Amino acid sequence: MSKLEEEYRLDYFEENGFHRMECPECGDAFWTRDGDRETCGEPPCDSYGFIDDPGFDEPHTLAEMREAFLSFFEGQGHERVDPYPVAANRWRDDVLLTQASIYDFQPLVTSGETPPPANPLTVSQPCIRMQDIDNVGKTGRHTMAFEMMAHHAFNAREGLTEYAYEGEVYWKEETVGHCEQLLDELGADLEGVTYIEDPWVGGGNAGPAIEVIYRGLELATLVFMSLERDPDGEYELKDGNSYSQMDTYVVDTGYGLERWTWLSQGTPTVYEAVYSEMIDVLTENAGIEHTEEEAAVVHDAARLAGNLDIDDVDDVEAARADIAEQLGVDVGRLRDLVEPLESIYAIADHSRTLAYMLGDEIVPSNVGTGYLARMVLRRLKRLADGVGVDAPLDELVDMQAERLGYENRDTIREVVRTEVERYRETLARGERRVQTLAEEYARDGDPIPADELVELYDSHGIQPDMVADIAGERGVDVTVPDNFYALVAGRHGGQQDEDTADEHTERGFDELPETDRLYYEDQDRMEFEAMVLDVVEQEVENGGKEGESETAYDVVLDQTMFYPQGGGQPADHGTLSTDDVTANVSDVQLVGDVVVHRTDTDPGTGEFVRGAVDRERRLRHMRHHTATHIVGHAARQVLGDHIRQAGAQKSTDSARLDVTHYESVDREEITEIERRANELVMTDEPVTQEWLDRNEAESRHGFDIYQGGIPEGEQIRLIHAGPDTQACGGTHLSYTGEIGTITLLGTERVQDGVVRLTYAAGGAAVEAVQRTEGHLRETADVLDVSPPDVPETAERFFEEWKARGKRIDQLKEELAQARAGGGDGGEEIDLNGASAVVQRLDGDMEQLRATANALVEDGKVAVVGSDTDGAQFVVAVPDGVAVDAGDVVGKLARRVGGGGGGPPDFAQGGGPDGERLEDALADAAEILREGLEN
RNA sequence: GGGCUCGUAGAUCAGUGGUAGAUCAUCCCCCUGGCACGGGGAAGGCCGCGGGUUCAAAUCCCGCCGAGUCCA
Repeated sequence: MSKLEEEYRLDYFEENGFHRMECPECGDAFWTRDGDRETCGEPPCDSYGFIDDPGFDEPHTLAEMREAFLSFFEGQGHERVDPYPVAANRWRDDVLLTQASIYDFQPLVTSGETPPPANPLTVSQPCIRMQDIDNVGKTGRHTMAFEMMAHHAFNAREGLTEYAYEGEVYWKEETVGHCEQLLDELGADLEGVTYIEDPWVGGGNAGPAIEVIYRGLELATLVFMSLERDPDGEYELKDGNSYSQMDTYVVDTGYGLERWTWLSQGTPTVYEAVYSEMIDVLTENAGIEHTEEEAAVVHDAARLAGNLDIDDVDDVEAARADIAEQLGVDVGRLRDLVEPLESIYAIADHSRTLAYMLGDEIVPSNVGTGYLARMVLRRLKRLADGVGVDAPLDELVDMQAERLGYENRDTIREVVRTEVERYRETLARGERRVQTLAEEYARDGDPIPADELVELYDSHGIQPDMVADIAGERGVDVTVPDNFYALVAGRHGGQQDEDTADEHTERGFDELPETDRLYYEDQDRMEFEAMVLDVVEQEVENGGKEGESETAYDVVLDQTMFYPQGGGQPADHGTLSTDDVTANVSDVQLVGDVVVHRTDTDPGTGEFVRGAVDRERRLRHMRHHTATHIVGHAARQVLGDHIRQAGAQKSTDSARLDVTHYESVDREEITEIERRANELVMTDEPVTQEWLDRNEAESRHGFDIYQGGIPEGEQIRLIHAGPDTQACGGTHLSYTGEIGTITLLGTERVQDGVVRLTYAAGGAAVEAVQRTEGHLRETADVLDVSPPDVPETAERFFEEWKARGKRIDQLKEELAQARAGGGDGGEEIDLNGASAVVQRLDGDMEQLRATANALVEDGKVAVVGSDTDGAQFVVAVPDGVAVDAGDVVGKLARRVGGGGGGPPDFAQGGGPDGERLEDALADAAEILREGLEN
């Protein structure tokens, strides 16, 4: 710790007469201009000092405060950059949502691989923290959606040139200086500001950090990211690990826009500062009215709560009684006054969260960010219903979307409406389910047990309190166990399996020079010459026979035309030839910067080879790849801007593109996508590639270029296919016309929120159409009609087939009646007054049943047997005759090597030995009499 | 990506190895001056698809397709 303490001894503090103090309450070390100050300034050591007494000169709205911040830092030499989407998984795969401004620059910029879009820069980054979802509305200061205003500077140690930025922009002194100056300009009393030493640790990195506190409110955190995990490191931090200095060091600040706005207005809660218009609308809609006295109670309660150390909902509940006592009101009355407002606050915040999510084109689904969006929406719906807000949710979300300046508001509303409807259906389904379950338990007078509750929630999404409501109406008890969610979690098994680390066999290609990739220079050429730099012999498992292996060779060249597998495009095949040997290339992979060709023959290290790529295969891949961009573009036009690639795969025969969409694609839309895609083929647009600086590409074309993933490096390759632009490493045609034609083969919903489009291009399209036509023609031949008549004929045949089935059933019934009545060959036996008929008739089970039933109707015991594909029996007994049909069938069936059974009045059975049927039937009379005696 | 649940008449659902059912909706008849209700009757099923086990599968097992839900 002592080493890190040094990190906070800034010249800035020294020069401006700061004192380093230790808070007697919490023990934290902090810096202040006020030599008489004792406590650190943060609750619970101090309390809010800005409610009803704003901390800045002027009240600011969110927009005003954001602008004040950004323009201040522009004035300090920072470049203003546009915020990134809240869907962080659009540029990184380790997180779902953006939770801090630094997320924008991880991991490539902070590690020094990629330059930042500007240096230094300032940004106000929308963030969503789902972990605060329970606190929203209740604690007075937590919001799930917020903007983190920030300024960042990316530094690298002097003289190091291997990073994408070089030297120091600024570090701790300037950072603290900027903060003070900003506070000063807004009218804060600098004597009242404290800077708490609070080292930061997270995600393998760490560094000294300072919390900036003013009037009890944490306004900013200034993080100086400069350490990385290192077992031999000299710094030991609060997580118990050791850390050492990094080559890059980054100023990572976070200023909470909502808190600054709140402080400037001095409202009792942050929500009233941030969502004031919406709160007005909602309270009116829900019909919440307060007398002056009630309003005063609410106001004072919020102010008092602000003085407490409230970190989550539990604290709020605990504090409620205290606050009620201080205000001299009944705790129940206070709760009745405050709880509806808490819901209103939460509704406003949930609406804004959804506006960010849907505005940034997250599509609700059962996976990933889509699932989070769905959760927020359902919670919003419950909150609104609970407090009596009857405004359509899409209007509430739209209010926020409008304020946040989103342009895709129509889609947002459509998505919300679709989701609300879907939720309504889920609830209706759940309600029915709980009702039947409740009635079941009501019969026995039992309460609904906990495992049923867990099942209802886990498999059907029904909240326990909803179960309690519905069951309560039927007088059925429900006790929700305290550890309910733990029980749910328990069902999901223990630890998730460690992902089996891709054993990338280090084949030692690292020391080889980067392969010159010719396929980018001329995507039409398929032949080239190259020198063999290295050949590694590999033993490869023979796919055909177990245990057998073959020798293969991994060939590295100085340059190549062969395209390695990547971006959903399979590897090229072809040959590498010397004067002596020809090696077949069956696979091509990119290992680091080196292209590795898998061959069946060793061409010889140091040899010159002529390479020839399988032209037809490559062309088919290229057609499908360019077609993929075209189809994606057409899908976006037809379905909406939220369409994003969720995966793609090309082959020689077809290609598929998974896109995000909130409902299934109907026939009409498919036809329209196909039409537009082919239009782009017919207009023969040029397809061009362009290498651009990453930041420039992003600023010119937006994040939508990253449809197929985020490429590494400073320069990225853009493919312009007509109106469509994407970052892409694949090989493409020169003109869209070369695709020839695109035919959509089908769509399927691959998961909730993701639709798969399958299509074929060029020759593959022609083949696909020919195949389908072949199916149609064959069908037409079978039906003996011409293709246009197939649908009508098929329908007619199907109807006729069903009608005939019914007619046959009817006839069988009649036949059974006739047989039973006519006594054609049936042997009649007397059973102490009752009579039995033993009859053989070779029909199916249905006929046996019908005949037996007919006999029973005449008051006779029926034993009927048949030999069609094995022996079968049916035994039926009328009421009042003491014969057990199951028993009789069992005995008969054993005689033909099988078994059987059933209820006492009707049983069936059979066995494989059909030739012994007659013997068995001959024994039937005896068996029946035996049964009667018992 | 993983777990769980569900696919049966137009709709909602029973049916856990032995003759496919209920309620609502539909159609016909009765009751009524007419309507609501009520009463009687009829029609409506590749029990999601494909394999397997069994004398016998809506039912058990496997695979696929579809819907839903929880978790990361």
